[in-house]
Amino acid sequence: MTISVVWFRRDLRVEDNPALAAGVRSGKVIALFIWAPEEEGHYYPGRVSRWWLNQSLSLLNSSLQNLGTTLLTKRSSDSVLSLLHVIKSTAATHLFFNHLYDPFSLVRDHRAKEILTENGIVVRSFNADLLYEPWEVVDDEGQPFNTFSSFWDRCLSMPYDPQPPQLPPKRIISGDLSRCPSDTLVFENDSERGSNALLARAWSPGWSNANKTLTTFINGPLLDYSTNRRKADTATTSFLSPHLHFGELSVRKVFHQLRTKQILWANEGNQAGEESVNLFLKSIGLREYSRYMSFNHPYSHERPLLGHLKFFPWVVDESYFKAWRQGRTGYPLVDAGMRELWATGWLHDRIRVVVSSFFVKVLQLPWRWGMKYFWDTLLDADLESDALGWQYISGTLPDSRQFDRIDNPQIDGYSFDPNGEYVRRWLPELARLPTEWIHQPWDAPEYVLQAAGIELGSNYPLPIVTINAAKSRLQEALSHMWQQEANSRAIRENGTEEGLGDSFEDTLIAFPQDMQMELDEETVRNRTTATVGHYEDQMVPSMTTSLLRVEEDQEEESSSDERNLAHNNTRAQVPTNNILNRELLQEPNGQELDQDFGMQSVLPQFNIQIALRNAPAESSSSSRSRERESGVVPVWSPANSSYSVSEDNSYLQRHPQINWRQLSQTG
DNA sequence: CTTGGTTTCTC
DNA sequence: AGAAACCAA
Repeated sequence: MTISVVWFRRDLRVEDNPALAAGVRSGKVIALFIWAPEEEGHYYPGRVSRWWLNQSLSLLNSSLQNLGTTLLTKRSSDSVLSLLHVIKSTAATHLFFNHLYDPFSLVRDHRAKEILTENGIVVRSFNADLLYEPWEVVDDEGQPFNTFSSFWDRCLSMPYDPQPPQLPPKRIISGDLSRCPSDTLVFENDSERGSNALLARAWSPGWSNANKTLTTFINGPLLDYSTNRRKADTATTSFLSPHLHFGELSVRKVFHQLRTKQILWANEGNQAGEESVNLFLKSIGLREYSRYMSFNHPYSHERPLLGHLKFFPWVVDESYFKAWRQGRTGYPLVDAGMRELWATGWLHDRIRVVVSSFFVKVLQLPWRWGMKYFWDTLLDADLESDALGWQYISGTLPDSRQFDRIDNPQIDGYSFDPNGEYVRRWLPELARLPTEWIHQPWDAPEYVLQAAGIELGSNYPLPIVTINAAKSRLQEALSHMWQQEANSRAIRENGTEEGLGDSFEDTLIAFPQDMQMELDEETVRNRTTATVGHYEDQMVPSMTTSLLRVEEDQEEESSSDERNLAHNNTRAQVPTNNILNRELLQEPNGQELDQDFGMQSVLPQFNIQIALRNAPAESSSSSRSRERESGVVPVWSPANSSYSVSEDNSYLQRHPQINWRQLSQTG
């Protein structure tokens, strides 16, 4: 009887899991999860994300146990080596897994496939994460789309529907685990435990809870999604994103259930409901598109898709950054959002746009810093989605927001939070300010402020940058950017100095010190228990006390958690990622893994070749479904021609000229 | 039907 | 910010 390893990653479910189904079909199954976060480079998962993963894994394990096997867990610094080890010690001959599309996984999974195949293992991989694989959705010339709406239009009009979701297996025959013990995985340290305990009050990870959440949403808030989705102060979103991130829920199942509901509403002539489904599907589509982008442009988490931004003179000011993180910018909507993020690991989509737009356009901080902070703090932190979002905000996609556009948090405040309830919930110091002034306290008459107990600059800050100042600074920055761009082009056209000194890597701005994960052991050891796992400056005021009071309080951070909870405050600390043990960055043979993996030039340079495209021409429509089943996987080849300026240009040439022209005119 | 002034939406 | 959709005469 064939023994196969089913490698679980971000597909933590038993239902509609093609890799698991394949394993069950072929015989005995070893269900495996490998924890190798160092492989993610700078993107070591944040505290709340690790908490979720931990919960989700134990629920997956109990599901697997009900079906007849158990989840084998391994701690590793090299997934591929661990796979080999597990395969050998369990006498497995097959490996099945589901595709991931983030840059780290693309490289790792390709390597896994190569090495294991060399070792005589049968490796097959599947689509479990998307409605359509990225290489299935192309334009009439076979090229990938460069705008979301063209991409999504095509998805919705594909000649074949997304695969219908599969039922979970009835029974799993377990492989022999006796010669391959599990490692105990540690996802939290002592200082994180207290804060993590709070998360369980608000969130229930796991695939069966994901299904419940979906049902609740479809039968409830979905109907009014089209009208309510823009309100920041009420919970009208699906709350599915963390479930989807970890693959606890199949998007195809979501898709089919939504479609079913939509048909039902259409038959009833319920137009609002129909429209709501379209809009919600669109947000599912954005998730699809983020994978699509990442697959087609694997550097999009660190490089602007439109290259001009590499000349943007970012304001490298850590005090701005700190004010933003702490929710002390002086703009109530921004600050409320940042406090909510800090406290709960969650943020309404609209507010994500507000705070990130403020970050890039008003503060003009490097967008990768903001993205990294989201990564560290969001419960649904997702590299592809976050990269797409930040590039959209930064104006570096063909269809993103204009560069020179500045959103005004005051105006957004009155449209997303017209009654100021959201602001009052997260900024208790402004709780007594009348709605008229709630989004512009700096304009309020002195007596109003006094009556509300507000002293601007003392218990609530004045705006750290005025919108007008930001506008003119942005104009200057943009003309500087165009100037530099022109200079650079001139140099390049003059020939000889080609490529000299202007490779993108040189212009990457390092993350601030307190975001770095590569702390040397000395630093880690010298940190007291109280500070390990904290951004030290991130002691955001408690919801129940004034700013001043909390600043005195910050030492007893964790002990005050329960008290805060009693006041309906799910505040928690934001994780850092400094727990990395330096040794884990070493390969077993002593060769040091590059610490800058993913950050600097070291990220493997590859060209994408789509296997499907290279496949023999016999792949006619009759074989199509089999191809999709068998999981045609992109072939990655290390290339000497990196993702370079020239490739950047070809990207520009291909996409519709709209934005590029506008941008050029700006300068 | 136009017309001009709103509101809404942008991934 | 600017286009598109909407709406009140």
